[in-house]
Amino acid sequence: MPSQSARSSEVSPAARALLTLEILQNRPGVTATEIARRLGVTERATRRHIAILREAGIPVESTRGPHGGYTLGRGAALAPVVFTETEALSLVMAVIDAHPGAATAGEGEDVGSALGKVIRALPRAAGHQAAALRDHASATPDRYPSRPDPATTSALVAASAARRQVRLTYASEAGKSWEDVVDPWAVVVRHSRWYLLCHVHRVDGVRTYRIDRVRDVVELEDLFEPPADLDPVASLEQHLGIGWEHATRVVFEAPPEDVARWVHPAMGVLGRHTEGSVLEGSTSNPTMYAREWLARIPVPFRVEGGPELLDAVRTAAAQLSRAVDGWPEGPATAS
Amino acid sequence: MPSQSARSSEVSPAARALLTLEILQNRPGVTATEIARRLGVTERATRRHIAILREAGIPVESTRGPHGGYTLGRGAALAPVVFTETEALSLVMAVIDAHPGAATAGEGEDVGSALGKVIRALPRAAGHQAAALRDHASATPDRYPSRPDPATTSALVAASAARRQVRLTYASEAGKSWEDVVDPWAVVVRHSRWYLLCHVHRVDGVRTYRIDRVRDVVELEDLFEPPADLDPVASLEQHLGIGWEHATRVVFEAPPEDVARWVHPAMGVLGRHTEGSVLEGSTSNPTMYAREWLARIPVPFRVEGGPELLDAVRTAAAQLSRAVDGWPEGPATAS
DNA sequence: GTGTTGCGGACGAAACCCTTCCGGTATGCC
DNA sequence: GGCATACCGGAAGGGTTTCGTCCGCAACAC
Repeated sequence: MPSQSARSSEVSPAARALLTLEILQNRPGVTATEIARRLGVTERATRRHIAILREAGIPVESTRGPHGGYTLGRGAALAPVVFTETEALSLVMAVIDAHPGAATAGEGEDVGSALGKVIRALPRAAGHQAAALRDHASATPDRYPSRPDPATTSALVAASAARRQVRLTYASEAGKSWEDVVDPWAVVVRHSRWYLLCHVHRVDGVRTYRIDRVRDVVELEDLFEPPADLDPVASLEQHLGIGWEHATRVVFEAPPEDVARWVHPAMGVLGRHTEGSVLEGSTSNPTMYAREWLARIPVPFRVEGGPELLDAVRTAAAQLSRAVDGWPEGPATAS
Repeated sequence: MPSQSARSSEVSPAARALLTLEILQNRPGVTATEIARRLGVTERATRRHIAILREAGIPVESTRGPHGGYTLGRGAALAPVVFTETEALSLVMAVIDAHPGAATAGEGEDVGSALGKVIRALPRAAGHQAAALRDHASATPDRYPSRPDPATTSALVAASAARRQVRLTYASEAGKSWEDVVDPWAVVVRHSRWYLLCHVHRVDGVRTYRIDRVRDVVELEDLFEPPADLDPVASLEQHLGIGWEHATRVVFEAPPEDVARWVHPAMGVLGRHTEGSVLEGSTSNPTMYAREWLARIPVPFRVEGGPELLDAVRTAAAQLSRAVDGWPEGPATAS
């Protein structure tokens, strides 16, 4: 009973061969180990699944050695492109989630018309459900002003995958714009914002550029080599909180493990400390830093700096104190 | 392909589901008995194979009665569906936005497999771009624990569109659950949360239920009439903050126009007051209400109740005071 | 109503599938 | 040439899946 198979554990063994096929369709060149990991079985078992597929007449090609893997041969159009009902509904829901305007604005915009096309291609029953979902699920007005241009995003992703340097034009919040030659390490999406994690040649340092502020992208001939142990997500989190005007330093009376879940990644880097943990970062908006991020944290802490953050916390504390001092009864009668 | 009547030739059982699929593709409308004969198994076993196919996400449709049989889901006519390149990219981006897991977790889940199917149906060039986008856009771990069940959502949308009352089982945050008969006025999605705006018969009032907490939906015979001038979005905002355990009341020293932008809609209803404005609502989690919502607001205010919220604000104020004044000092009761 | 066809529960026994070992081959990089 | 990657296949053992059989039920068409 090795509870190793924490993944999609609840599928009947016989369905695994089907799922293997689907993975093969989605990611040509995948290795047996990878398939096994996704399905939560052994690599050996996966090879048996491949054998089963071949036995059933499906042309699975394999190449050995490094960069090898499995591929489907010729037009193995087995599982037709058809959505399950839940797939269709999930898709529509996800799109509405991310792009509330898509439902109502409908045609005229890319996402809306794409959604329409998908729904139209759906089988009768599912199509009706999906259409009802789109038409009857009201959405609050769109609050993301930052949806990047698909073409720009795509260009950056392509360059990143090809490890080609790019020259990009960037427009800052303040309105001024400039050009930079960068190594596009990765595109990362985080809380509905799209970032380019890159090495900027001009300053010889890592920066996170918001893709919606990128005005133009030119792919260059020169290649680059990304750091070997790059973890895009972690790296983004790490660089989001640095490079701003006001440094910050906060000491918590609890180990990092307990504090981490309360700390917004853009607050800075959380490390161990004799008293518990220490958070060092920077911000351009101490008030927001104090009220929106620090105040949330139910772990006792001490603000060590900088001066601007101390002021902001002091102000917030005073305001909250006054908010309850005005109440005629004292704490004694509480609860 | 080997579509010869393969008798009960020795194929491994797991491959039988594949062969069933193949037969289904070649002969739409085939009966279970016929499939069973071709594969040399029982008709019962064939029905089990069909179940396996469905489990693996392949939409097998069935019609009962004479001339009945099994068919692969229609809608395979995705051929005429041609996405513009920007449409395709926008769609992929929107899905990743809403559902970061879709890219990596992929196959096991509905959104992921649906996305894969869309990409597969794309023309070569666009398909590559879209796949690159999916595979190379890292996403931060998913922070929404609240993605509702598509089937539940769909059922509610359907009932809402048909103006049929529903009986639903709701599980509160605390863990207890109950049943309610409601008029489902509308499904509204707001900041990636899905809500059901409805009239609850038991309390004869309007409530907003989080759909991810709805455990079960039964559509009833009875019809209902929604209010003529229903504005689902506005109505949701208005009702988000009412109906919870702990009442809250806060007075601000500024007119509602200035306060509104800082007030999270779920905090309650903001009204005019002699001193400025008053916010009345309720919450099930005073600590969160105080730290996450109240503390953000840079307008001076006074908390008038209830006791639980007062306690929570007091605790937060004390913690912030200690954070800048040092540990040893007691709660800043009177300065 | 009657017949056809799909749907699904129960149950016991046989068969199959998965895991864990093993060694082998092929390929590409240093 | 050594080393790492990756596919390939055999064998053994234990668990559990799958199969067949039998049953009643639900749609649908004539």
